[in-house]
Amino acid sequence: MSNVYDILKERGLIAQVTHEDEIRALLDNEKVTFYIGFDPTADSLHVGHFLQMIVMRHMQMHGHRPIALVGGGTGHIGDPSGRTDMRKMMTDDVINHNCECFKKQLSKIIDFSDGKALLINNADWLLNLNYVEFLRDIGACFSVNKMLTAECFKQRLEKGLSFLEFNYMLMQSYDFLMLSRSYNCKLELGGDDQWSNILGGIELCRRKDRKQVYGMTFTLLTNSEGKKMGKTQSGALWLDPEKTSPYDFYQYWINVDDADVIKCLKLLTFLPLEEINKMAKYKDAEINKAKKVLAYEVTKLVHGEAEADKAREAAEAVFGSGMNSENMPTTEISKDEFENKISILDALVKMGIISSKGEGRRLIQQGGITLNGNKLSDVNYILSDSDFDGGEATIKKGKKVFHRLVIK
RNA sequence: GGGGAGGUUCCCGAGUGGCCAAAGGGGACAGACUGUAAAUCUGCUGCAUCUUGCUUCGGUGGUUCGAAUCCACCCCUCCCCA
Repeated sequence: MSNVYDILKERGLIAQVTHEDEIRALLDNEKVTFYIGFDPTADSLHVGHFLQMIVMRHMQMHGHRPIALVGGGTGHIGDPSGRTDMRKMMTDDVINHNCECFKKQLSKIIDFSDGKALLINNADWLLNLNYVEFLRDIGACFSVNKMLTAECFKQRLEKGLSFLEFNYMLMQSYDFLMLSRSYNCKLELGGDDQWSNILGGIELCRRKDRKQVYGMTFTLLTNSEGKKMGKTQSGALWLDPEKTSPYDFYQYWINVDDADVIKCLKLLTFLPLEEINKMAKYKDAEINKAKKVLAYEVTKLVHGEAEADKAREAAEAVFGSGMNSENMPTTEISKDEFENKISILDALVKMGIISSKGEGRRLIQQGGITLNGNKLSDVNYILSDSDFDGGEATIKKGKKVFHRLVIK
């Protein structure tokens, strides 16, 4: 079997490494325990994290042992990297809840059975630290001068950086030291924005324990314009089906820019490179084929095969020929509501595809709402029996957002 | 601790008593064109019972017929000095 390092590199996942040759050799010669940290900033992981999870799986498939470190402790501080403002402080309850949610999602991609991977919370050691001891023991190893030159602090120095956040690097470095001591963890991975934090940990392990450990960062998921991917109108693209439905998730990937399809296939799927390279030759409208593959594969990884099939069927039914699909996002309205003369605006709000009635009015006025294939022009339209063929109606917002309305 | 500059809508940023739901730009959304792409052009962008009403310019009070705009106190940010 070939070296994981080469595979990761070939697929364009690797951004920076601390010691290229050593890491490559290490991964070749032994089962390496490595870790990636996830800070509990929300109650679901999103695509940015997904990329990290893909890497963990690649590594695991080659016999290495991942540690997923959830930041029950660091979450209390907040990582200033890549931020222009301070993160909101979170309460213990929220942090713990978020950690729980992460566990479930992580275990979909990574196999935690039989100790093949570990899930650890850094609250275990961070929350009971003694301030003075920590300063003497760990703080002494860091040079403020050096820290200030780190890229991740630079933009914050213009805007203001609190001492609290300044300490984040020490916390994360301490994590690595702890994992190195307790689990013989030799490698820390992370997004490219984590580079200086990772270097901090490596330096700390060397100074405290004279142990050589390594670091490696991965490409951030950005589009061809250099902007972060995974943003939708309703915020991030979440992995939790309650927060982003599998259908919307699928659609997101169908709608990526042409220029980004191949990159995403390499980064986010496990398809063999030969297959991806074939798709790279596609031209013009043919590129849509590659997008379908991308959307299906990624949805399958995150939501499972059954959901991916459903999402694909729904999309093809809707954008292919007919309008009907059982798997289209659906909202039910009760008979009572219907008989009370529900207006199109109320229905749109109920379906959650508009955020206010004002927006709905605008859309209708601009011809952005279609009911069963006919453009609506009447803002005050009341839904009637004739709109429901077999108890259901299809509503389209813009060109791409389809929704089914069913009377129950 | 002292001095200075600030906090405006999703973001940047104009507005310094009524003509302000608040210029301009970005982003987002929609229309045309397309391939469920990009680029381009157009529209639109606080909420609602939508020719009218209500809420919004860091917070709380006050002055005024009327406040984003004036006053007081408070909170926060940046810069300079200690």
